[in-house]
Parts: sequence; structure tokens; C-alpha cells
Amino acid sequence: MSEIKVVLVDDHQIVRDGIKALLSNSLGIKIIGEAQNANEFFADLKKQIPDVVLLDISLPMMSGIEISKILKTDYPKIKILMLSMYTSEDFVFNALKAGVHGYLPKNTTRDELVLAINEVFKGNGYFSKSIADTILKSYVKSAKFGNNVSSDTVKVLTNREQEILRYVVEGIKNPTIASRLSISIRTVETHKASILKKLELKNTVDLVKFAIKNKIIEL
Amino acid sequence: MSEIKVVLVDDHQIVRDGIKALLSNSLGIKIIGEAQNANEFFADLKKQIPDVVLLDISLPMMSGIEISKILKTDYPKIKILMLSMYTSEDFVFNALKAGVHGYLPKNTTRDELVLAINEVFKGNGYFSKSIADTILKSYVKSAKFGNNVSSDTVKVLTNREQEILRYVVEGIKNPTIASRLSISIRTVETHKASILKKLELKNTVDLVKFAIKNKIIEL
DNA sequence: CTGTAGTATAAGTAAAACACGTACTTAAAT
DNA sequence: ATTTAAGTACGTGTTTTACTTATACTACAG
Repeated sequence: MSEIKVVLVDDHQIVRDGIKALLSNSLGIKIIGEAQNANEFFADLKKQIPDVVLLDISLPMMSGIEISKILKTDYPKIKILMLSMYTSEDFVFNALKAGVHGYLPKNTTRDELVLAINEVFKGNGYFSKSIADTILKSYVKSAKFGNNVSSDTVKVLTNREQEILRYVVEGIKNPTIASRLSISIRTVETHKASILKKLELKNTVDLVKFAIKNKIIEL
Repeated sequence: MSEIKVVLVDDHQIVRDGIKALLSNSLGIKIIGEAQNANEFFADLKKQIPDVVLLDISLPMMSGIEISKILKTDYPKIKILMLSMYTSEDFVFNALKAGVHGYLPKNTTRDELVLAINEVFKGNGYFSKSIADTILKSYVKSAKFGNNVSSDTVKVLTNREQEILRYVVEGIKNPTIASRLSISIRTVETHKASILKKLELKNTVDLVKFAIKNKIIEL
């Protein structure tokens, strides 16, 4: 099997040198190029195509995220291994959304870096322990709290009000509601007004958001 | 430090015996009770409170998920370690939603079981490698595909239309939008109408739902 | 038995949203 | 070069909604 061709993209000379040193005597991995920013990198891509790009997330001009998005469409075969000082959920999520294949913190070890390069080259995902932990925590959090605001709040509404609310958030207009329930439009409006007041909301838009939060309607 | 008191809940004698055997000579862990189903378990709870409950996910009468939910409200201090033959996303997600502290497949090793019991006892989460992989994959998938229908669907809208849309779904009224953007109310209305037409929606309520689905606004 | 709180009902007026038609600009398409 | 389409922008007339105020009925506590 031939060597994995890697390109380094980082705006700090020291970081690039550090990575080169780390990978200097790794069999099967060859650094065929390096770039300080997106421009240099894309220029280089016209001459040679790497298998894997080690991409810093924070770069001047164009971020690693932006670069990833472009790579996904223009060079879908290139695997992206994101390197970042940050392991916060936001960064990781955006990187994943941009389609990176792996994500490592910069304080990674030589062995993990080599392993990660090999894994993403093979088409697998690779996420370091701390990144995986971040993802896990976020997943657990969203599973636990994400949805069940509970329907206690709705209970301050009278039955009639809840009924009206259901119609309103289905997008049914007041006149239609009125004829369906055989009451005056004015009455529907009054109920709606009390609902808004009780729930401390301003308008129908808020009402829809409230209804979704409280699982009165599905998206 | 005193021993961790554990209760086993599984409807199969063999499984319970297996676990007991696995944990028989583990220092610091003591099995203080076992149950075949929810009724037995809750009856036992009135006599003694364990630190950790090893809970099978599939039980007759009441599932492990249901039991977990009750435990979370009635005995919030008890840590729940779910045991399951299934590692599919759906099971894991529902278990997490029900508030379990850890999740292990039944083919786990003695060492991992002991580790997991200790971790959840300490208040940490514990998820076996395969479960963690399941979660990771799901997270990666949702990051990649789940959410950004927006970038595609919203793009049929012109910049101006997207701008108007953002205002509308924030609950800002047309006259306000008009003055903010220094255009006529009619113009705002026209844009809104084109948005509805392009997105094949009927009214503002639908627009809000669309915006939430496509992450234009947060709940 | 009577006052009060909660609910359901409704009308009048002001404000907002909607439907429809028109017009100017720009950028492809022919 | 001219047509076509898309984006942006307004005005008029009608419908719908928001806001305010008001009445009737019920249940329940004093």
C-alpha cells in the first residue's frame, strides 16, 4: 500500500513544524505540502491532491470550517482531519456539519494523530476522547432536556381556551374556528386574547412557538 | 468507604445469576436484592434503597424505560445502569431521555461492568464503547443531515425574502418591519406573499413551523 | 342568600394582514 | 437587440385580527 499523502494547513509555523516533527518517522504517512491559509492551500490543490488534509479550525481570512465546506463539494475524496485548540460543542458541531471526518485537539499525542490519519484515510470517522465526550454530553443533554418542557403550563388555560389554542396553532383562521365551534368570531378573539394574556405572550407567532415547545403540535 | 449497594432487575434467572457470578468477588460492590419485574422491584424498594440499580430494558409488564422514569421522580438518588441486548439508537435515546446514568450491552465484560457501576455511583455517566459509538454516529449524522435542510430549502428565497422571513418569524409585525427596512408596508406584504408561495405554505403559522424546522429560529 | 371569581359569550373601533393589480430594474435567453 | 423572467417596490380595497368593554351563567365561600 502506498503512503498516505497529507497536507498541513495552519497559520502558525511552529504548529506546522511540530506536526511535521511528530510525523517525521511515521511509516505510511507523507507530508506532501503545507499552507498558511486558504489561498495558499487552494493554490496548492491545483498542483497536487492529498489524501488527507490536517486543517486548523481558526485561520485568518477563511476558517477551517469554510474550507471544509468547499472541499466537500469540490474535492469530496479528500479526507478532512480538523485540528483545534477548542473542544467546545459549538466548534465540534459546526465542524461535523461542515463534513469533517475527524476532529482532534491540538494537544494530541503522536500515536493518536497517526491513528486518526489512518482512520480517516480508511473512510472512518475519528474523534479524540475529549471530543467524543463533548458529543456524548451534548447528546445526553438533548435527550434528557431537549423536549419535555411538560404540559403543566397549558393547564392554566380553560378547556375552551385549550381547544381554541389547538385550532389557532394549526393555522386555522378565527372565522373558520368560529363557524366550526358555532360561536361568534368575537368570542374566538376573546379566548385568544385571554390565552395570550395568561401565557404572557405577545402574538400568534409566539403562540406557535409555545405550542411546539409544549408538544401541543408536532413539527 | 462503604460498599455500593446494587439491586438487579431482570426477568431471566440465568442473567441474574450470571451477573451475580460476575460481581461475586468484586470488592466494594454488594448485591442487596434482585427482582424479576417492576412490581417485585418497587416492593423491595420500600424495604431497602440501593445506590445503583442494574436494569434490564425489556421486561414483562413494565419496561426498564418506564421504571427509570418513575425512579427519576420518586427516588432521584438511585443511579440507573441500563442493561440491554440492543444497542440501536432508538433504545439508547429513549433510555437517556428517561434519565439513565449508564447503558451497557449484555455481552459486557466483568471489568467494564464493575467500572460502570463505580462510575454511575460517583454520579458520572457511563456508556460502553458500542453505545458511545451509536451515539456518536447519530450525532454526526444529525449534525451532517438532520438540521440543515435550511441551507437548501431556504435558498429558493432571495436575500430580501430571507431577511423578511427572519423578521416575520420573530413575531415582528409588518409595519415595524417596513419602518426598520425603510420600505412600504405593501412591499413587506408582497415579499411575505412570495415567501409563502415559494415554500408552498398557507399562512404565518406555517411559516413559523417552517422556520423552526429549518433552524432559522430557535425555540 | 349573596358577593365574588371563573368561564363563555359578544359588539365596536382601530390596526394589521391580505388579495390584486401595477411598475421599475436587472440579468439571462433568444 | 429584444424578449422573458425574477426581484423589488407601492397603492387600493377588503378581510381579518387586536384591543377594549360588557353581559350572562355557574360554582362556591362567607
